[in-house]
Amino acid sequence: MSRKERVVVGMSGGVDSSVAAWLLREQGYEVIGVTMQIWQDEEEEALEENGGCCGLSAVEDARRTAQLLNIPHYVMNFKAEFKQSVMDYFVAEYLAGRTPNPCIACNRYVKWEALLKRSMEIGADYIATGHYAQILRLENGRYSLARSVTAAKDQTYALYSLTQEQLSHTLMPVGAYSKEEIRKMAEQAGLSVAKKPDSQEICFVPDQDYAGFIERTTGKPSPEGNFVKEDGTILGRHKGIIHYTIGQRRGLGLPMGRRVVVTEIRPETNEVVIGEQEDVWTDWLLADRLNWMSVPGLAGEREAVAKIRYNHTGTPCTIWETAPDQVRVFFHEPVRAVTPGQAVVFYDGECVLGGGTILNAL
RNA sequence: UGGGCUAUCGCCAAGCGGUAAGGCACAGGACUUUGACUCCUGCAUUCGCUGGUUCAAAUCCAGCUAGCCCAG
Repeated sequence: MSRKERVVVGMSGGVDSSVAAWLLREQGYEVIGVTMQIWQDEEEEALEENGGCCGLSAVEDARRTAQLLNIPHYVMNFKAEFKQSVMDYFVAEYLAGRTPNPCIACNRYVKWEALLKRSMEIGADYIATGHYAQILRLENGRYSLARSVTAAKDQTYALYSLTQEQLSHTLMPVGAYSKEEIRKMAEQAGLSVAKKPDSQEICFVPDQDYAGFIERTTGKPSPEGNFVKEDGTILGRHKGIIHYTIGQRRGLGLPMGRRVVVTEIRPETNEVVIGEQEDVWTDWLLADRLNWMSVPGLAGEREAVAKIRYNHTGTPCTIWETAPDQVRVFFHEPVRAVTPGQAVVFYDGECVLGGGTILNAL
């Protein structure tokens, strides 16, 4: 008789990962709960009140849940990895005039590189998370992610960078349910976190002042500069390029009489370009740092649906490989605010085809 | 120091005797495991100042102040 398969569940202390642990235990796995310590200290943690994916009384809630489920629970320190791969990357990207997605970096480097590696070291067969996505084994033998059964709560976008190796050792049990069902299960299982609010915002910036976080990290304020029109005409002063992103219209302080938006960020000259709403719609983009999921690679041209940000329903497009590790994308409908630094994720039906990092709009 | 014009919320701007539109900006909230976007709500008891006419004025009159334009 073969032993139970061992799975390490990344327990954030939230509803989703708690139910994931519960589901896996019900399914007969040997479950080990692990809470990753990534950015906060235990003491600071005690001061936090709200729920979150990556912190905020995480350890305590996770420990309580593990106790209730009667599974072992460990805290693993990933602060170094998180600082380097997520926080430092986040700061560097903003300083370079791009807009990072820290959740994607965290998933890739911390959750699936560091946590998976350490889990394997303690004899686990899989790691599991509370993500709303479903792992599939396709007919071509490859693994891919399919959107969660709840279209409204789909997290595949933030997981496009997972490799075949990582996917083959990953379980996402909550992807088969809707958020409502998950909460109901949490309640039925008697989990105290059943009603914990969904996480949001950037976990390591609890006060939501990400620009302030960057300035505290670098130790110096982001230099002010000019808001300019495409032709260079000066329109006013900005608070520092880290405060802006493509398509942004609020917080500009420019009483232009109409809604104007950021169309470009020029780190070389420390300028923020302002344009009209329509200027920010495009139908071409260039992306690199690709990861293919449902296919081994892009052979020539292909049709897909692409999401250019987490909250984007997706737009039909055509993709071409224009250079090694680089694709050009044509959208069949214009998309708003293609932003360098954000990810573009391609879908083939319900499956993640692959994705990459947006270089720029064309 | 002759003539003309204009002064309404931070910016722009309706109003033309009947008791202060709107846009932008801004603030708060909703949404959201990124930044944004989007949506909702709020935002001048007061109209450069001082008097006057009128039942009633931001709206008419006078003076003052400020800015602009033309002429010198």
